Amino acid sequence: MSSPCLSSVLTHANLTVYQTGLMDMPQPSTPPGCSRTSAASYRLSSPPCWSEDQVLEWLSDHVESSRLDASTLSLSLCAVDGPTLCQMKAEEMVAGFGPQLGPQLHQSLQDLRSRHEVQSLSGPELNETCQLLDTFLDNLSFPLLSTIRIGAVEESVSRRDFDLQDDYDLPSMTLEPLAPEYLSDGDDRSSFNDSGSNESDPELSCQFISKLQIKVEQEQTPVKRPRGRPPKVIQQRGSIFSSPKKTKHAPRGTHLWEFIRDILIHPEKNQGLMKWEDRHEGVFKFLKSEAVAQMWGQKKRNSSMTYEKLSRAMRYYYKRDILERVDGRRLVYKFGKNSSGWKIEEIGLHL
DNA sequence: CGCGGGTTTCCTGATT
DNA sequence: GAATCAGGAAACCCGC
Repeated sequence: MSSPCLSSVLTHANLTVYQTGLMDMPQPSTPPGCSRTSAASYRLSSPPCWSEDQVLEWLSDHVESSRLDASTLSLSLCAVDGPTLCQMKAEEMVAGFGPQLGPQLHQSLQDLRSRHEVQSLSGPELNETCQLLDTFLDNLSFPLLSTIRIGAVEESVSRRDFDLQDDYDLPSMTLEPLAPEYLSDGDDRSSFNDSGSNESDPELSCQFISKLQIKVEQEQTPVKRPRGRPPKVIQQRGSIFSSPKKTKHAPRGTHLWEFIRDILIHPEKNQGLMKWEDRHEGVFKFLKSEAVAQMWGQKKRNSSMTYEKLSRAMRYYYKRDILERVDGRRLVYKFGKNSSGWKIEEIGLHL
């Protein structure tokens, strides 16, 4: 991938943040001990591991989310690597990036650093789910959310699926914010908006990819049918079987129960989605079942995921003792003896 | 290429 | 009546 230059920072705000289906691009090598880079790769690495390019990506995201005029940024400040950036004090950032962006950047840096410290305790999967949560939570506060009509979202999701069959066009790869209907099965919505950063999911965003690269990947991808049993009703606008890009393969090591677990063990992020009923027994409850299903669908790049389907997959876990039945209680499940990584003593955190 | 694991999708019927 | 649960069946993708 080409390196993001300052012009990327300047123009990035005009591009759509959420783009799907581009996750397996070849990546440059990374410093020893750091995560593999990818689109918006800085999220996968701890800030002290960032290269100059990754610092630029990070800056780019914040410039965009702040809607600032990036032309006011100092070139020299943008051309630093992660270790240098981490040595900067809050005052230096304010001086360098201004009173608005400076504190925001400093806070973001601290958040990312502490997050990676937690992730080193909890494993790489959590990293992925955290970022999905971030994306999800950011979508909830998306400025256009209030303008979306429920019916329009469904139509736009459907349209996106079919757009993917055609030539990739960045604007057509926009991931629309979730419909308010998915948030209405619980109570408070305000608790969702606690995410200070406007980060997008690295799985779902690819901010510096050229159309050329996209075309190359498209040509290399064989024709695939959608996962699972085909829907009874054939899609109206052309057969999905003719789509070369309708792939829904699960990323390796990503299982539903792990996804659920990772939401649960991040209480500061999952507020309102799920909650522990009995933390020590591993009993938990879906508060916003459709929202969680939508998140799972986002992760699997399956816009038609519902709680009904997700719950079927959950029920299969009973046989494997990954989950245990909780009789008589709706939306309540319990981790079984073949699940792991959710116990307080396992993750080493007091949640 | 076949197989098994892990879903995804659809469905019917029961329960809340 | 709607939402959810339960679980069978079929289909699919992926890794081995």
